[in-house]
Amino acid sequence: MARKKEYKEEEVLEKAMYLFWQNGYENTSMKMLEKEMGINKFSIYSSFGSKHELFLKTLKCYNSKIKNIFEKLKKASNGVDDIKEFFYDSVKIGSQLGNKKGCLLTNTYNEFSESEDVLIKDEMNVFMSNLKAIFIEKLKADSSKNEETVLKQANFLLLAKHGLAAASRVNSQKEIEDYIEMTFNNL
Amino acid sequence: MARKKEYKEEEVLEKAMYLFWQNGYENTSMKMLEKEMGINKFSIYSSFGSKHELFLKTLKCYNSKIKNIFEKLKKASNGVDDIKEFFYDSVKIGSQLGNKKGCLLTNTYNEFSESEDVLIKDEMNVFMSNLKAIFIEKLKADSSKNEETVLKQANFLLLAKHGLAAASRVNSQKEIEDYIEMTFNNL
DNA sequence: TATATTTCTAAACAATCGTTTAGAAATGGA
DNA sequence: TCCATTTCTAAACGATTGTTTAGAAATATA
Repeated sequence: MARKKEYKEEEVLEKAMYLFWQNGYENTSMKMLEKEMGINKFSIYSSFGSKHELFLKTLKCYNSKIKNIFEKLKKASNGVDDIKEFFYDSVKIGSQLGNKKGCLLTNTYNEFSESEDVLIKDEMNVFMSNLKAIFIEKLKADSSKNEETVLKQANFLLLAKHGLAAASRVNSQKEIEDYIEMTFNNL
Repeated sequence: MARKKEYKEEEVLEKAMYLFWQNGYENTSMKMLEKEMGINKFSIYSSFGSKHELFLKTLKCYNSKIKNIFEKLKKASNGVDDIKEFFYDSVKIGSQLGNKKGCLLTNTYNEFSESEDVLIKDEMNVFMSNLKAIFIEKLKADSSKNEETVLKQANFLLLAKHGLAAASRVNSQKEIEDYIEMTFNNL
């Protein structure tokens, strides 16, 4: 009936994700996307609509990539130790997936912190509040902690996780390990 | 002899600093700078050379603004407690100087982490290694800590400071206070 | 007051941004 | 083999980027 697509949308979407992960949204141009994805602008637009829609789809792609470490954390049953394991997994996943640093979602959260982009910010807030809920659940496993302590520590861990993701873009693996170990020293 | 300048370079430089602080380097355009600084492009270029040079000068301007909290930290003599005070001062200075969030230098460090810009990166590395040296000196005040512990804790604090600056752009004051308190709980 | 010098306004510069479009190339059913 | 349909290439779109420039306005000195 008609000509065939010469690429798979899932594959080129993944390549776009890596590029956004490395450079952020604004510092990734359509020209760079053409080169990295291996298709031209027409194909990008016909497959993904716009740069903005493409970016949102790479965020969802990223979410599916990290889904398993979230599932692992949810299923585990060793309280705070599981959260610590999750911190290590979060750092590791960057080097597993294309040797990228930091977390695409956290990078995006930072880049868009002063923006008015509701679609992006919603995506970020859902991610953060989900993570906080999981932290709270894991912390409650220790019945010696009262409600206030749990909430305080959950806030602490959320900010620590955010900070770690930001800092891990420029710090060595040794520094990151030291940081995680000391973060969980007194929880 | 000739016409007079209708603005003071120090004053408009400060305004440029606030704009870069809020939006970052790439997301601040010459048009925005014209509006915020209250002078037009010709004047910006004749006074500061280029957008890039202007940015470097705003970084130096920022350095001079935060100099006093560094001096305070250096002069103090209560070891780790002084570092904690420094963390609080670092967060506070944002709301004192034009109600901006985070740290201009840390924001820049993050924005340029994947960049090849040597001038900017040098500026950042000097800042970070200075801060680390001060942390080490303060930690050594506690003679019970051995060399390895001091270095480990200094790395931890440097990363925590970096993370805090990044996270403080999106977190509430309460969350930030909780974070600082817990960070220093076991040092 | 006239002149030399500097700063101002405002337009234009080339390059790049994200996006669109015209037309050639490829495909599969009739 | 022909044709309808889709994907491809490649150029162009208007808007914006950082930067430069021509000329008017202002000033201090002679």
